[in-house]
Amino acid sequence: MSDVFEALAHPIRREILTLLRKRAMSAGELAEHFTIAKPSLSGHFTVLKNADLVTTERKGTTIIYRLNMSVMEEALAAFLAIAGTKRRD
Amino acid sequence: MSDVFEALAHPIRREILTLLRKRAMSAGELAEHFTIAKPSLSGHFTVLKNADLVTTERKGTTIIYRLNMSVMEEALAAFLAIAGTKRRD
DNA sequence: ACTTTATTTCGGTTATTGCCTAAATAACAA
DNA sequence: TTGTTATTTAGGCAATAACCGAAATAAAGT
Repeated sequence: MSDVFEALAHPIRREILTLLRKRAMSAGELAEHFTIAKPSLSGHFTVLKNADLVTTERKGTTIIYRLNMSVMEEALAAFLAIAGTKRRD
Repeated sequence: MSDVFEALAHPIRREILTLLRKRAMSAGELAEHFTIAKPSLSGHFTVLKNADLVTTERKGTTIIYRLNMSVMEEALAAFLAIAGTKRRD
């Protein structure tokens, strides 16, 4: 779980996740939204992948990133365990 | 918000917050729950304070830490903005 | 086989984190 | 004012994070 919060701690990585919430995107498409160098962005992808927050699928020369909602849900549960807030949905 | 997620990224700090969810505690009381040296723990307190996740109150020689629920709520909102999950409570 | 396109890995730099022991500070009591 | 308890600050070290440009890899088209 530390990996997940660690991944969420960087604004670029949160933005990546927000973009992926709308639709799956290739690394290149994601890169268009940022000014940072591609190798740096690739590093952020690795952090998100290691936290299992995203999954990848190779499609020819491109690699598609998608949000892993189940891990987001787990993180939410962990967060609520700390916050003590109940949810009913 | 990065500060908050950064603070949540360390298991000791999450444990501190979980302890404080039950009741406010002094630095010494909190220290009893961990094997780590007190100065190290004090560093964790500083991280939590900078993230505004806890507040402090001096009571004689002791310092009382309490959870700042409003910031926890804000973090939860930020998290849900990424996860896209709705809540109704 | 060669070229192009997409993405990652490599090598290096700088800043930050997390841990420690020892020393400093704060408040109170004798 | 000396001592005691509670907590933090200071100083130092090893490990990790974040960034970059250059080079390497992977798949596909010509």
